[in-house]
Amino acid sequence: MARGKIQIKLIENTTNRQVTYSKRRNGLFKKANELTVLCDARLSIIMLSTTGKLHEFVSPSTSTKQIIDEYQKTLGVDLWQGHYEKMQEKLKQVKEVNWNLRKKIKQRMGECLNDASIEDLRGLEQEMDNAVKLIRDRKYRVITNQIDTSKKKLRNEEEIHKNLLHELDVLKEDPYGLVDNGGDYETIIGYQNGGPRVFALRLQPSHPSLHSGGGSEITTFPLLG
Amino acid sequence: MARGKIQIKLIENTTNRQVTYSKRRNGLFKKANELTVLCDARLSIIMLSTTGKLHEFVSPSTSTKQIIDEYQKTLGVDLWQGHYEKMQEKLKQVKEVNWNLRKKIKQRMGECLNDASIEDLRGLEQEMDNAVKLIRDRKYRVITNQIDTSKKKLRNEEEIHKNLLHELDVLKEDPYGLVDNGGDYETIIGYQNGGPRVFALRLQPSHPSLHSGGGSEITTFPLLG
DNA sequence: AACTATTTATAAGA
DNA sequence: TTCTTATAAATAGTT
Repeated sequence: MARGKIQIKLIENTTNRQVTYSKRRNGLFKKANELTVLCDARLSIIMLSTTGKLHEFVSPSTSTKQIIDEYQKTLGVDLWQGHYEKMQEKLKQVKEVNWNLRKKIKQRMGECLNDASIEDLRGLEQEMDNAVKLIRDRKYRVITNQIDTSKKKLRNEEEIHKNLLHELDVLKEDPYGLVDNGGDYETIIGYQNGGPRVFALRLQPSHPSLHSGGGSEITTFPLLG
Repeated sequence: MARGKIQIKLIENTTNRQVTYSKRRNGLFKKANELTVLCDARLSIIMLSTTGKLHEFVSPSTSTKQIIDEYQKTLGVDLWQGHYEKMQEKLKQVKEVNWNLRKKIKQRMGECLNDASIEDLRGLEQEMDNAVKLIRDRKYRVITNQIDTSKKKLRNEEEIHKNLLHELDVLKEDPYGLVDNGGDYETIIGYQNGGPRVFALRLQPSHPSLHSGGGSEITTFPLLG
């Protein structure tokens, strides 16, 4: 538009065309920038040349993605639909399966039975009966196990208790420990899970019968020799 | 750029700004179009004004989507990645819900009970019992309805049969139709919804009873008590 | 890339 | 919004 008017049609000369492309691209981007500043507008320009080059302008303070997002929102279109249709389809399917599963559960809770045929109802009843049996079985087994465990614990406690009573008797009859406990100690030690208590019981400093004790382990204690 | 130079900065006056926006937008689009033609380039311009309006230019022979697709391909970016990830997250969630629902159903069929506590089992049993009751109720109601319908049908057929027998008696006593049938015909036609079946029955006089074939519905009668 | 004659865009006013 | 028009800006062809 200087040194002669030109027709707006493809510039045949390649070099000329590329030069013009470059010049006008700069002009366009300059105008775009001015528009951005003057009018507080946001704009995105994407240019693709025939040579495969890409040039882009975006108003500062925004991004191409933001503008495209807003573009879609404003026009109510989804340019990516194609890319995501498959996924959306799958999501839809899974949701539907989900819905059916919920319905099944409801039916198994006695709801949503209006569209069930008599055959459906018969089958459902049968299944439910079987299932209740299985659940009762399971419950029974769980309870049985709990009782078993409980029983064992109880027996254990009883034994400990009995042994303690016995121990007490021995102490009452023989307050100075003159009588051999006949190995009962070991049982008690076993239940006590460790020796601290043994020390407590045995290491009475002025105990007269320290050496008469039947416990071989105890007599070999270097400390006590 | 005429009648005085302007500073490239926000135009404070709103009206003025909008006028300028409009004028320069046209100018920009005109330039864009010229560039498209002169240099065989493809370009997309998206403009968003502060007033929320959107204006767009695309070179003829292409579309905004195409340009954006090429933009992404050229730059090796995926502007939709975020969307994609969100969707995948959602799919995952729905699948998980799905899985939980399946587990619930299995438990209600007596399977997958290994990790159910005694409380779970008690609750489940209770729910199942209630549900079975509801299903039985429903079944009972459906059967009752069917029997009701069946009864009505049966009564209807019996009446038709009775009337036909009566008619046969009349014909036997008066083979030439000298006696008036007393309007019974109309009743028969009324029940039959038209004549064809009447003819069919008449043409097979040797069958003792057509109604004995419909046994299945009738055998359910005793259930009613 | 720089120059510049000329065309084009546009700011301000109507 | 549109038209007008003086003037600024862009740019085609040249160097």
